[in-house]
Amino acid sequence: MARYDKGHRDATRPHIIDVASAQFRERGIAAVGLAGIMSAAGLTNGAFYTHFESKEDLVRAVLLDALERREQRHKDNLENGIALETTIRDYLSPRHRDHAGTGCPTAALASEIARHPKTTRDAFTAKMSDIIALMAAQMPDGTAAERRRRAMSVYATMVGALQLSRAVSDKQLSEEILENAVKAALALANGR
Amino acid sequence: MARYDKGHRDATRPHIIDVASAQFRERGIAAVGLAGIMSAAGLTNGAFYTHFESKEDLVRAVLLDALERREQRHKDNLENGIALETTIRDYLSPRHRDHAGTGCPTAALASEIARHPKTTRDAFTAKMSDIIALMAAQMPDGTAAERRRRAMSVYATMVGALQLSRAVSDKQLSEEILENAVKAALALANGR
DNA sequence: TGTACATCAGTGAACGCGCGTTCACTGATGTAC
DNA sequence: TGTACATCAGTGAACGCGCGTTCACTGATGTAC
Repeated sequence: MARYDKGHRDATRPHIIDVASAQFRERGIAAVGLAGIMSAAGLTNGAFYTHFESKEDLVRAVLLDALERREQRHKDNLENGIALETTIRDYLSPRHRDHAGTGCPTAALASEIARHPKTTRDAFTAKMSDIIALMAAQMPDGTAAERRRRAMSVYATMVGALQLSRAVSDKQLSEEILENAVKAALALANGR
Repeated sequence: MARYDKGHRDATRPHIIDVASAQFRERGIAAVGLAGIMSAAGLTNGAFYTHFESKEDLVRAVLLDALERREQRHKDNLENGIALETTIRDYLSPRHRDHAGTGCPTAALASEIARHPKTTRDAFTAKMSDIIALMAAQMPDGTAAERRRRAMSVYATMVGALQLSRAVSDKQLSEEILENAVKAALALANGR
């Protein structure tokens, strides 16, 4: 039993969240067990409940954390003047498709989130709204309402296309889906 | 033990598929157990293996069946001259959002399918390709290649938007997502 | 300064439960003589 | 036509296993006197 400097506890919780976050996105929330998460985090079963109330509590924490990181990335892109086109191309890339564990939590988990309790969907909804607002800010010209509308559609297209590209077993079809979605997302972003 | 007229067996397999199909789309494949499916089908545990080799075998059968029904619906729409706009509006409706059990299997299960074995993803891919081809046939003007491209993007947008509308806990935001996606899908279908 | 004690993040075994899968058995039907 | 037997879709108990959760316990550290 190695032992616990000051602030050790403060580091453990985010560590568990990181491990769980990757596993959930890779294999799905329902398919991942707490014992596997804890042993991958270098801990034992029982320690879980000194950091979280329940698995559902962990799910909420993971969603908030993962979406906040996504949000931060959008903020950085906006501040550094990175083009919307780059954001879209990165999202709809083979690299993103092949690394779900570090990728967009919405694309990986949206259909599962829909089946979770309201508190969990509330957490998801709040952060997703923030991301849509940031994407709206990246949209070229138009009124605020128009930009928001376009941001939503672009987001839906990206999420849907990434999922289809992952589900399909034909590599060529998968790439075709991504490439067409890039064009479609750009067209929607530009207002036609 | 009520007993088994001729052809009884032939009716049992599709019955199990129907029950499983609804449960999978409503609650997710991983979250649904075989015992629950069998008892909802009015049978006991053990009978499952006289009809299917394994749960994964059932998953394949369910996907093939559910996607074939979707495909048939697209065919009917095409033959009866039902407008693409109607197809899109039906797909992106509150009614479809609120009835996942009888709705599009792609929207309900795509992210889970991505984590299943190749044989399962092959079955999905084949049927999804057929559906895209049928949607391409419904696209207004343009070359075959252009119509195919647009069909893919429209499909991705519809799948993504339906999932987001289901995941979000804010009714108003959910409706906003659907309405904007209708506009976006129509714009993409019309080639701008 | 040295000893006694409280703290608390962690251990690890155990809880009841439902999972996918197996298998010996049942009993109504269809077939053979 | 009546009896003996094969067929086979189904029953239901049991298998080992991993799930989420609980809990008595550990032992290094910080604090009090």
